[in-house]
Amino acid sequence: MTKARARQAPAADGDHRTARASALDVARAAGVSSATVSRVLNSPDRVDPQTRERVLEAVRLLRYVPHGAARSLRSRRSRMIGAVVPSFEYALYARTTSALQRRLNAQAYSVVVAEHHYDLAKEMRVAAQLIEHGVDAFMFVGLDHAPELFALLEEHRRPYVLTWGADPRSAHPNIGFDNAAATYALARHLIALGHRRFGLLSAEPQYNDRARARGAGLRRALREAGLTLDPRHVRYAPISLRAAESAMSELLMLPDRPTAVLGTNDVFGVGALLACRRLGVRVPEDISITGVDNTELGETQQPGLTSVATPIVEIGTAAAEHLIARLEGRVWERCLSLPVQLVFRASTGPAPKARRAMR
Amino acid sequence: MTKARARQAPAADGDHRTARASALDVARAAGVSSATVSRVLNSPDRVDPQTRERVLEAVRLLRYVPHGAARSLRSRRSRMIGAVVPSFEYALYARTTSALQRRLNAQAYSVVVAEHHYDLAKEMRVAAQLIEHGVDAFMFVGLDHAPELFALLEEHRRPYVLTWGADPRSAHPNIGFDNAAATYALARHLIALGHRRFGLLSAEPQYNDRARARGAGLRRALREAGLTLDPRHVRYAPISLRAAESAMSELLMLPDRPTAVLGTNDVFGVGALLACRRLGVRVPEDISITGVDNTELGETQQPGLTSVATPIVEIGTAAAEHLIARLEGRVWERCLSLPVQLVFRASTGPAPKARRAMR
DNA sequence: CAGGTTGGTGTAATCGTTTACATCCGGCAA
DNA sequence: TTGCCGGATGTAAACGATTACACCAACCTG
Repeated sequence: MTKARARQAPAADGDHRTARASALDVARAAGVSSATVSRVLNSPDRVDPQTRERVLEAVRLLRYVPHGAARSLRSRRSRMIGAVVPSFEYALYARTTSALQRRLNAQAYSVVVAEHHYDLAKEMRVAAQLIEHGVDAFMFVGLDHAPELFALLEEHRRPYVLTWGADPRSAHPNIGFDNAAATYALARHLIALGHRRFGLLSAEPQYNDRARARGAGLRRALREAGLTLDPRHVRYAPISLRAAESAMSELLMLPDRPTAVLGTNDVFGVGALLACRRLGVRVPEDISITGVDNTELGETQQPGLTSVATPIVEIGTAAAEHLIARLEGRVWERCLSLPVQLVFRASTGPAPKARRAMR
Repeated sequence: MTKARARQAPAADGDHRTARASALDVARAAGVSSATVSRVLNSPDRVDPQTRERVLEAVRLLRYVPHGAARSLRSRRSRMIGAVVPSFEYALYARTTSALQRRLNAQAYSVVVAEHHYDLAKEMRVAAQLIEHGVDAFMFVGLDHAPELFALLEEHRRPYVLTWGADPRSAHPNIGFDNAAATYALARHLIALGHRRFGLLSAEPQYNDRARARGAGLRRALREAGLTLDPRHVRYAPISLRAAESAMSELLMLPDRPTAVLGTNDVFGVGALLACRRLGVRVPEDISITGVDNTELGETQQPGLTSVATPIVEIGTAAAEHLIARLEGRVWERCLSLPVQLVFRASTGPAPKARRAMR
């Protein structure tokens, strides 16, 4: 009498216990021990080719799928990576995550996602949840995070990489680009076009270092040119077309309104275009407008939005490679700064006064 | 002499073994057994309130985080859900996934994502990978999938829900909306405006039932009106502005070009607008154009793109609730059809001839 | 030919929970 | 008093892999 393993009947629908084949079943079928099965799967060159084939045949036959939890428990690796982003609503982070995912998938890693919606406490909570779910490493967006987050990661020895910003002096590994340099370059260009009064439409800077750096780039360019940014010409708003449009409308109502307005991303830039369109302000004749990120949204407007192409996809791929390297114990770079590229379109032009002078 | 557990030093960076507190450590600190610790965490009302408090205090003190893999191994539940989408590049699926994620996170579930880029074989592979990683249930996009996929899910007893389509007659649980009805309504509207020659810009229909259904809706409306869709007026292309624009350019070159063109989503609609803009075709005077999904991309064009608002976010939320209900053994609906809404903007108007007649 | 090395495989301990079952204890009814 | 019951807790056996270690045979080497 063979001792059949007694299993309970499935209870709830989600209770996916099943007579699924285990490594032991495969081992028996192939006439080897479970250790050999494991070796075939994890370090094939350590087992005899003949045996290997027998085992692989049994794997196919039984449609064996290793049990990830058991594997993680013993090997202390889950082959899951956590991607913590502000939000998937703003398409860019989704695209970076997509690139990350694609690169990791090729190495049999899976990606677990979480959003924090610009809430540092929430970020802590989701990171803790992901650690509990066992992710091996993390990708975060932005350079600024709660000290407690880093403490948590440290305590649990989870490698991580910060993205969408590049700072060689940061204590934390990071991959991205120089946000300040991007808007600095845009501002220089506008100054050269004769603009003197600037406006800034920005995401809430408190928990958003990208927005902060982009604002700082503008301010630096102005300072170097002996100009200043009038606080009344600065508006902070949520990242949405509606909010950007209404913030821009306020700027346009001012008696000495700016002749050039930088949005800290394309949503602000396009929102600004919409406000101008609605209020009959001509772009670029009356006012120049720029964004950052070079999205299709800005590209397809009339006039097309001048912007900065950011390495959205490259960041995700590089982050994946960084984490894989670390998880495999290979060497890795502490900071990677990718290039950006200014994309000039019709939303920018000479300042109104300069325009007159140029005629 | 206490028998201290000997631990090896960390090897690779990713080897996150650590003197992390275990349930046993918590148990000792609270003067109870590990079973009680588990009970406190999983069914708190089965333990004495005093004991419970002592345990929770110990949990806090030791910063105890349960080990997900061990938990999954024993309890046969991972509290992870797989979200398999065609692509995150097209922002809509990212937003549905975001909604799914948000709803699931509230119940301590995490979401593991995967893309298949409209490749059924790839979809099988990623689903298998997710099963191996232990997800409890799945969300897929679209109603059509490989039979082998369903067999795999069946074999491993994983609940799943199909989204972005609604069909009460489908053998598989689904949550979405009636794709055919959406374009049917658009077409009826255009027919009423006097249009007789229609064009269709569609995503590759082979592995994309949404695109197929949307095309079918148009054809049905035409059939009912005694009209036909000239095959030369149908163009299939990848989902990208460039591809859509060039496909539309081809249509515009035809001698008897259509007076109304439906895009199966807003990317095609906007691509069509771009082509018209470039070739000097006036919208809507010379040609009417529509999209589907009501994205900001279409909304902000000039003219604004007539479209159909689809329940992007509601689908994600409903899918999450469906899966939670099943995993908890509660009752659930086999099909949920959510409403869509036509959004008329300036990209549609009377057909050129009708227009003349109306003067 | 003794002794060492190497490559292939099996044995069994182990990872950190959950959970079936046993135990204990106080209260209550007969 | 006895017996039973039920609530709270402890004991220990899983869950299904990985992996340290032991073992064996075959092959080298001096």
